Parts: sequence; C-alpha cells; structure tokens
Amino acid sequence: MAISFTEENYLKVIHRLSEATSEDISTNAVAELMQTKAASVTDMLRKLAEKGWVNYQKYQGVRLSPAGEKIALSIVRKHRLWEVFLVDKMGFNWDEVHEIAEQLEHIESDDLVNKLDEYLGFPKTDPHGDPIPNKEGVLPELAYSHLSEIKANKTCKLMGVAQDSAVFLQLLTKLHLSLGAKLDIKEINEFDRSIFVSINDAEPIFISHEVAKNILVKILA
Amino acid sequence: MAISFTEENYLKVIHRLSEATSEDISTNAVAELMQTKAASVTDMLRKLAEKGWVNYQKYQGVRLSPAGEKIALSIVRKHRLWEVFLVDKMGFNWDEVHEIAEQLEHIESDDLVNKLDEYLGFPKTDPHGDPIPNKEGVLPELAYSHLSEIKANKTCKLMGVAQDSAVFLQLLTKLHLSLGAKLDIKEINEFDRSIFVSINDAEPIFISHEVAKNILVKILA
DNA sequence: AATATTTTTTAGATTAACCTAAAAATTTAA
DNA sequence: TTAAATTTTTAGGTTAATCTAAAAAATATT
Repeated sequence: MAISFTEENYLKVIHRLSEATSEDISTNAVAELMQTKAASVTDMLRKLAEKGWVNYQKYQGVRLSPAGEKIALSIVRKHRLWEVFLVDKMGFNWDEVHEIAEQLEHIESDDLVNKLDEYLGFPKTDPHGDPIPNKEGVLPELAYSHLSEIKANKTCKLMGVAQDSAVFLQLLTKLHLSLGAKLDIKEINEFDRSIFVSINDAEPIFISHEVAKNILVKILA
Repeated sequence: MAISFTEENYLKVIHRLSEATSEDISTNAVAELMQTKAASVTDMLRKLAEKGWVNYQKYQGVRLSPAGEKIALSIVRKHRLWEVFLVDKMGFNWDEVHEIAEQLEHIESDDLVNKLDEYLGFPKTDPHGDPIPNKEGVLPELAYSHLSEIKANKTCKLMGVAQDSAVFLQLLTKLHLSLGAKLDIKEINEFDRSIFVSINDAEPIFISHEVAKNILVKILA
C-alpha cells in the first residue's frame, strides 16, 4: 500500500516513543515529536489505523501493529545506514548527519538499501552507536548502560549516545568523547552526581550528570 | 525561498524541454512530461512565475528565468551525480538508476552534493553520457552527433544516449552497445536507414534507424 | 463524589496540487 | 477571412495534511 513521507514520519515517531515504554503512546506525545498539534495527530492516527499500521481507539492512545512496526524498522534501518554512509564515506562529522539522513530515509528502493548495507560492510551500529536493523527488521539487542549509572573505579567503553542533537554531539566532540573511547571513572561527586573520568588514559576531566545520562557504555572492568 | 518537490519537478521538465528548442514551452508539452493535465500546469506556471522562477504570460508559453535555470541545473547536477554513484559504487546497471535518482535528486544539502562529487572523482558525465553541471551550474558542452547522422565508413565512439528509458537501455546492453564502445559504420541501408555497424571490431550487427537516432557519438575518423 | 484540570476529539477552515467541464484564445484550414 | 480545430485558461471541486476554537472525555484534586 502506498505510504506518504508524513505517514512514514508518524510511524517512526510512534516507534521511537514505544521503545521507551510498554504503555500506549499518547496523542500529545506524538504531537510534540511531530511538531504539530494534537488535533492533527488525531486525524492521522485514525488514518493510520484504517491502513492497519497502528492499533488506535480514541482516547486510549496508540501502538504500532506488526505491519506498522515493520515499516518503522525499515525506516530506522535506512536512516542509520545512510548515517554510516555520510560519516564513513562522505566525511561528515557525527553531529552533521541527522538532518540529511531524515531526508534519505524516505528513498524507496529495497535493492538500494541492501546494496548500501553491503557497500558499508554490514555495519551493526550507526555513528551514534544506535543498532541497525537487518534486512528482516531484526534489531541487534545491544544492552548498554548509561554512564551516569556506573560505579566509581570502573572501566568502560563508549558505545553510543542516547540523544542525537547537534549541540550535545558537538559538546562530546569538544570533550574528546567519541565512539569507542575507553573511560575510567575516577570519582563520582556526591554534590551533583558529576563525575571525573579519564578518556583513553588522559588527564581526568569533569563531566556533568546530564551529559553522563546521555552516554551509553559497555562495562569492561 | 522554499521549494516543493513538485515545483522542482516542473522546473526540471521545463528545463529539459528548453534544451531541445529556443521557442517558449507550451502548457501541453509540460503537462505531458509531468503526466498531469493542462489545467494543473496553468495553475503551477502562474505560481512559478510569482516566485520568479519562470517567465510566463498566459497563452504565450513559458521559459525559465535565470533563477529558475539555476535551480533546474542544480537538480540535474544532483540527479546525474547520484546516477554515477548508483552505477559506480552501488553496482547498478545503467538501466536501473533513473527512478532512484529521481528521488535522490530532491535531497537538499549543498554540502552533501559537493562531497559526493569529490568522492566520485568529479565525473564529467553520468552513466548515460549526459554532462554533469559543475558547482556553479556550468554544463560542459559536449557536442555529440546522433549515430543516425554519421556517414558510412566513419569510425566513432559511443558517448551517450538521447533517452534514458529502461527498455531502450536494456536493448543497447543486449546489442553490446555500451559507453565508450568503438563503432565502425559499415553500411547504411537506403531502404529504412538501418545500419550495419561493427562494435569494438566484432562482426558487424544490424541496427535500426530508431535505435541509431538515440545514440550519441563522437567522430574519430 | 463533585469539581477542576488536562487531554483528546470534533467541527469547520486553509493550502498545495491535482481533477473535470466549460469558456476563451489561438492556430489551422477551407 | 471566416469557420473549424486545437490549445489554454477559468471555474468549481477533491484530497492530504495541517490549523484554531469549541466540545467531550478522562484524569486529578479537593
């Protein structure tokens, strides 16, 4: 069935919200991420339900149907593969690729997506550490922790970020925090939960709790 | 000023029609290429004129303004660069790339286009031999002849095609006619202007006038 | 439990891009 | 040079996606 860019974006947003909770997604939550009004969302949810991509009962919130989930995952797959392309092949920085990938994710050609996947060497994650669904829509489950939850004196590896905003990513870059970096938690300050951390064995630096919350790591030791 | 995909497609079509003639372009000609009705075209031409991208007086036909020409050339540039990418990097055949490039040509990022250009080695032509405008919108002028106009006993090189349809390109592939092939015109048949031509010194084959009309060549000797 | 607040939906408009049918202008032909 | 044919435009509608304002339902508070 034909699908518009707008419909794809709604499914993507509902998918994103669903990852964070097992509850039904509220109209307002969708409206906020779609940068539109609740009334517009109501209209669209009815339409998506008619097409069989979401389960929606008025006043009850919405969730993706299996068909809708499949579409959402294919968009996520395309978005993340294009991000890898933009960084690895085009030489963009990780904070520059989101908007372009938002456009590229709507290009329709299964053949192209799979060729791109192969060309990039079947990457498992995008430049922000987010997992890339495979051809069948299966998301590799990467159980990472938030840096803010790690105990002092632990060593871990920076595997991803919980936020793609350019300002956040640019801050990480300024702090020399990039994917794969080795992080030694030297000290956690009780006052505001800020931490001192050594990046790749360099002099420890100071990181706010807010930043640490958005950094995903794998514990090494 | 903001521009929609549809507006971009209209400008592209007007540009294409303008290349073939110095006359103003008729509403019907645009309608046919846009696969829409003349009434819709009239509406759009008025809008494009308001935005300053075309010069249009009712009943007088349309032509691109310098601003419109600039936009059209940037779309052509993107379309052709993406075609090179699809063939050279993704491994598509030349008859498979048009539809995908029709989508990719609307991706908006000057930065990406210029990085892509560099990544591809600043190609001068696309996989069909069509010239690629440079960053400034300047089209390298490639003065090619139609194979149908070449005299017997001449040698030439296949530089491009005058048509991108998949059926035509697939036929060329079956006949072993690909970009760069050396063509020796052995004989032109008076009956229907079909020709016998040897491709890369192989046994001469028979080619219809209709095919020859759509093949662009550079005369070697 | 009744009321107040918040959330969501409905009702009615708007805009872009399209359509059909009819009218007007232009071009072609007798 | 008038009439016929064609092309183009106008007039009036449709659909998708949005909006505002008001009504209805759900949730929270006293």
